Amino acid sequence: MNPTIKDVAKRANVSIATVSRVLNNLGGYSDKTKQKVNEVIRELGYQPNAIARGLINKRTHTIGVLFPNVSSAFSSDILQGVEDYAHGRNYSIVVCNTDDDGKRTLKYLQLLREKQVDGIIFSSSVLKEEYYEAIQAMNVPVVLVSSESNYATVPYVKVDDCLAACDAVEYLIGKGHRKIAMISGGKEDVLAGSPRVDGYLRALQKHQIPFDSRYLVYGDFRFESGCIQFEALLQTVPDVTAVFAASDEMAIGVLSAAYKLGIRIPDDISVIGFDGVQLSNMVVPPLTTVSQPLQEMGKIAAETLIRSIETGETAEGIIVSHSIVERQTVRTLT
Amino acid sequence: MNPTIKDVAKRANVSIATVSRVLNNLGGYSDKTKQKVNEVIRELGYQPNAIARGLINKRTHTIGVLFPNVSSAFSSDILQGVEDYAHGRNYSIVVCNTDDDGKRTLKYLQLLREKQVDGIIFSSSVLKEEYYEAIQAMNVPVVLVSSESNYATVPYVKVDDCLAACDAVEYLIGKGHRKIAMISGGKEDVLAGSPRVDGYLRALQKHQIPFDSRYLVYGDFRFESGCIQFEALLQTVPDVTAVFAASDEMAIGVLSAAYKLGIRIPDDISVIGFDGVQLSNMVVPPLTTVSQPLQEMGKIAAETLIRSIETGETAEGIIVSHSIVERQTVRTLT
DNA sequence: CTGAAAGCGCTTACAG
DNA sequence: CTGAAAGCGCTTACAG
Repeated sequence: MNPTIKDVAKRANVSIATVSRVLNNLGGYSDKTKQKVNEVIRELGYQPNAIARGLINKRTHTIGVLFPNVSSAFSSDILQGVEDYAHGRNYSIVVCNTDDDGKRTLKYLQLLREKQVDGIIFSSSVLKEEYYEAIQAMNVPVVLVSSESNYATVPYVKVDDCLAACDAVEYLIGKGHRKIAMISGGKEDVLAGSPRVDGYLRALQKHQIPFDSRYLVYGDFRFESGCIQFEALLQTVPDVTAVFAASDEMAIGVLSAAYKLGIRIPDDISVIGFDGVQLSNMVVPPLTTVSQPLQEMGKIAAETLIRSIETGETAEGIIVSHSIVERQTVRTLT
Repeated sequence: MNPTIKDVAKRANVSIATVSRVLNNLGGYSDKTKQKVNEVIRELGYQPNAIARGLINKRTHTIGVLFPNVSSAFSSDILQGVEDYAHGRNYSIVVCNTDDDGKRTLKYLQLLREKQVDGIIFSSSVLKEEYYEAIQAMNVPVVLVSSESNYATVPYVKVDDCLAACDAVEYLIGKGHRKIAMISGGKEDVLAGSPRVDGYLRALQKHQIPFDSRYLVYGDFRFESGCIQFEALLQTVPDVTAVFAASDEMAIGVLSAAYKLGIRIPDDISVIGFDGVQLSNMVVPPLTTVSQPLQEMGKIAAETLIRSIETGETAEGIIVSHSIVERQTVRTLT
């Protein structure tokens, strides 16, 4: 077995209390003792047991992070930001893939509670009441990323989806487009669905472009739905000149479908995405998009959460700023 | 504070030993006692403390997973496979992003040791001797994914890189190509670098195509290097008709660079990638590639590791099979 | 400067 | 069928 603090104490001829003190730099021992103890620690290759420590301190230095889909480009980017910051602060991350499923989420929350995580980051999903209650029962802070909730006390890190969508559409309008379609995410999605539709509507209104419901279709943020909805759009409103997709993945679906159909982007139709995942820069043609600083958001979430854990203060919601990344899928209409 | 086993015991008028028994379904109590205890557990919303449990059982039901780059499409896919299987078996995953950096990796290994993880999955990186020693010292099983090592005892899950590369190149040859370039990964990379180059060489040799070193260039598996190396290739060997990239990301870089240069894929030049990440199906044109079953590999790794943890047996290495996914970036030369 | 002892929340022989 | 007690590997008053 691995050596314990007892082994170190015995070998160094001191008490375990003393070993613990030098381990934690608490002071209250002679230099000689310290030397001796450290020497033995090295000899034995001793490492403190964080589990035992956690039992006493009631701190595990572990954070649970829940994603609807860890392997999506979107989640990956956030995860990287979270992980990197947390690691710098000596916290570990346990990842949970909820599949956006209620039962699964609840099971994870229970698991995280049993494992005594110090806090929770909840990403890209609606914080249902039952989740909220479960987290309340755990008695640990939570922060939402790319999400928001009605429970006033839950801090979040997100962009202003309505404004960002409005900017995207105004960008298109600025380039001379009027026949602008939108491929939204889920119709019922109050997070990234309806707010972005509102932004679309607001932009049209601002520029006196009448809204025609045939130009608004619904996907589910994923690639395939982008392909499908774009084709549908082409049937119903063939005169469309630009498409605003509520996610990069769907925008990439549009690119893919267009390629298959022999439609040239941006020559025939312009496309703007939403998210700014790393991928958006790799596709052909490079995608113009409204970028969220995903990695940064992950970092801020981790930062906020850890502060909350360590000070006990509850944090505020934070709106981070989006930006339009101009690449090559939007053409100026003349 | 959250209720403990003591609170339950007191309220149910039994000893904590009894509560523990019903908690763990150990038998040795009357039905009436069981009812009562379960009732109190529900009333109090009691959840056992996995930390306390772990201290005794010396099992944390936690697995550490190390990736050089969590947010890459490649790692994401593996992670998803690992997470999903592990969750089904009631294990949690703590993710570590090593940046392929020695110090960082070692620090993580130490952290995982302190946190008493039950096992380790080490992905897509060379298991350096110092890592191996650190893991040995932890006294837990490890399995490598998309990696391999000289230490005979370390199980792995991977494809046969040499064979897969050979198949890719033979596929190109079968389509009539002779002027086949390869963009390899790192020159020094013994995992996914040299074995794939060997496969390339073997395929040429099998078909009596003389090897010309100008057709072999080196990237680093990432997107940008694909762009750069493709442009370089065009300078030195403009007569090239097909490119084999040792990763999908680099292949996508080729697509991107080709688009910029006005070169049509596959009309002017054919491209085949390696990995089969989800992304390869989203790009334009859809990428033909040698696919590794990444998610499946993650699953197998988790399965192997957990078996090893629970039985104490050391596992064997496993070669999984690759397959060529034909899409639209390779054209038949006539 | 140092150690004995209590305790964190559990599990597990042991005894009855 | 049930409970008292020891113990997992630590930390932290408390006493000296």
